[in-house]
Amino acid sequence: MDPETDLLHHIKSFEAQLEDYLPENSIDCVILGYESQQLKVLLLKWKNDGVWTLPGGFIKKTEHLDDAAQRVLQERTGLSSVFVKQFYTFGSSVRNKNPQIAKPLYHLKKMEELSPNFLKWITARFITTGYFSLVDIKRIHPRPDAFSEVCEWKSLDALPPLILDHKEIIAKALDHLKTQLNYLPIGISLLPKKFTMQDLRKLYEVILGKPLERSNFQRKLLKLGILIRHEKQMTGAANKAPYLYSFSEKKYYELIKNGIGFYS
Amino acid sequence: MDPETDLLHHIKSFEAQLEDYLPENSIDCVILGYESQQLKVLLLKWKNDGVWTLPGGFIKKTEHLDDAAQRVLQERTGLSSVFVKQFYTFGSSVRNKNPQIAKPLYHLKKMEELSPNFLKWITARFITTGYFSLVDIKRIHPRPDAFSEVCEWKSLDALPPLILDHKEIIAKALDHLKTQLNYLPIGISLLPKKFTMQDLRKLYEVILGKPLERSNFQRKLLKLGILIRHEKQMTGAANKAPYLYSFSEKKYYELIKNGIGFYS
DNA sequence: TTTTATTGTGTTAATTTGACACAAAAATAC
DNA sequence: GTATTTTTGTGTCAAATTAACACAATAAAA
Repeated sequence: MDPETDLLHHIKSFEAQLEDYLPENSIDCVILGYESQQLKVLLLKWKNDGVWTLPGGFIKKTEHLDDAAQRVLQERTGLSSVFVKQFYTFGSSVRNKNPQIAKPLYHLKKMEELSPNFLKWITARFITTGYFSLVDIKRIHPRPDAFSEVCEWKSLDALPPLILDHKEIIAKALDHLKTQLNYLPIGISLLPKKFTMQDLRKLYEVILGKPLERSNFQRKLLKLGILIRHEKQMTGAANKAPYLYSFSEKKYYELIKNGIGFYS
Repeated sequence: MDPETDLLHHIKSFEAQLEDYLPENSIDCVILGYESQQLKVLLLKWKNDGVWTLPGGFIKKTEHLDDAAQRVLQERTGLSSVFVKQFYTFGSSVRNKNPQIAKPLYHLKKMEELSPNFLKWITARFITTGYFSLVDIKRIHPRPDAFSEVCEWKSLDALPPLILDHKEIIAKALDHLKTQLNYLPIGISLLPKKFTMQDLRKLYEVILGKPLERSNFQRKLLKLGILIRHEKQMTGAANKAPYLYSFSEKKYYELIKNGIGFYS
């Protein structure tokens, strides 16, 4: 089946189920990962359009908003059992009027005669609720769904053009990340199971956007009592090998419940 | 006009405009005030039912969610130009199935034959976005709207039975208040223009739910450089009279932008 | 005039933070 | 092998902050 026919087939199939969904409400997921000392966000590229979007979707009439977020995440990227949290609801009445939608709209217009209900449904004014996820890039294998041709990590420093207000949604998610730093499972979600103290420090430096004093950082974190020290990591580099650490999950989650009282 | 006819008239009038509103989306406002060393929330009591609710309302199709919140606040309580901020969106698919709605539903049923569209519209599954407001009770004169017979401050320690999940919404708002303490204009919004250091300390004690050392609190706050000292307040009590203070608005808002770095 | 309660400021020890020092260790260069 | 390079883990110590208590000043009542 050629790609366009395939996409159309999926759209028709969704159109047939429109009745099962809440109109004018959607979910968008900002999935953050960390790699090569950079924060990255998982984006999808629409088939035929080349326009990037956050993984998003719609809410079934019988479904909790939070469950919709989990499902959308699963359906559109293959991710499941990751940290997900609602962070903001975007309610501008002109979200769908953003000039950046022009291109995909033009494309969708080709389907007007074939899927008029779908077109009408999807171009309405939507209220979208942003969900926020932190994942270990290495532990995860995202894959695009039927509507998308690519599902890819993009550095936050160099985002491609995004549909609608998705750039704003990402900005708000990052804001949330910074202000909620002490209450979010940053380390345990974004890093691999075992990591060095430098890994952890660099992560905080990237999020906070400022350098942290190495020796003081190390002491402070060890004192929190949430780290388990493992064997040394022989990197092959010409220097003293650092210890590997992992988090004591129980203690970690207990700590962030009341706020890690960390850097601000 | 007798009250029931009057209410019905308002319902019919709203029914005629249903087309102008987004279906299945609403706003609820948690308006917090502080009086007699207690946090209070502004509630409405529905006509004929005696059931209490948060001031809430619906979103016009051409209206920003935030503007809807401001409008709802204004229409239903008379409040305007107060601090308002979105805090959470409640998306359970069974919000409208809560047993506590039984009573008002029973009452609304009496209107089924008169306003069937309205009944159907209002008993659907709604996604509601919570907005959060802090006001000085003394500076404000709330009044009930056409749908309500009472608009009253209720102590958080002794809430009356509330419709739907409004109790949960209030709980989440209080959560927000505590975790966002350092970024919210607590003092300047909740206290009168002039206040004593004890007033301010008691306010923080109530929010944090723990006592704060008097002399250290005083020093810490003076050091922030956001307080202006005024004349003494002669209370008539048999003790040394405290100074009155007010906030330097500009400095206050500058400070909370980056977090007041205060008690946690 | 004495008493009572509360305020504004003082004091001091304990704790935390920030900045820098330095030996230990892993691999490389010789 | 030995010296060199680089990064780690821990040490130190001054500065700043926090926590707990002390105490004189003061407004009104007894």
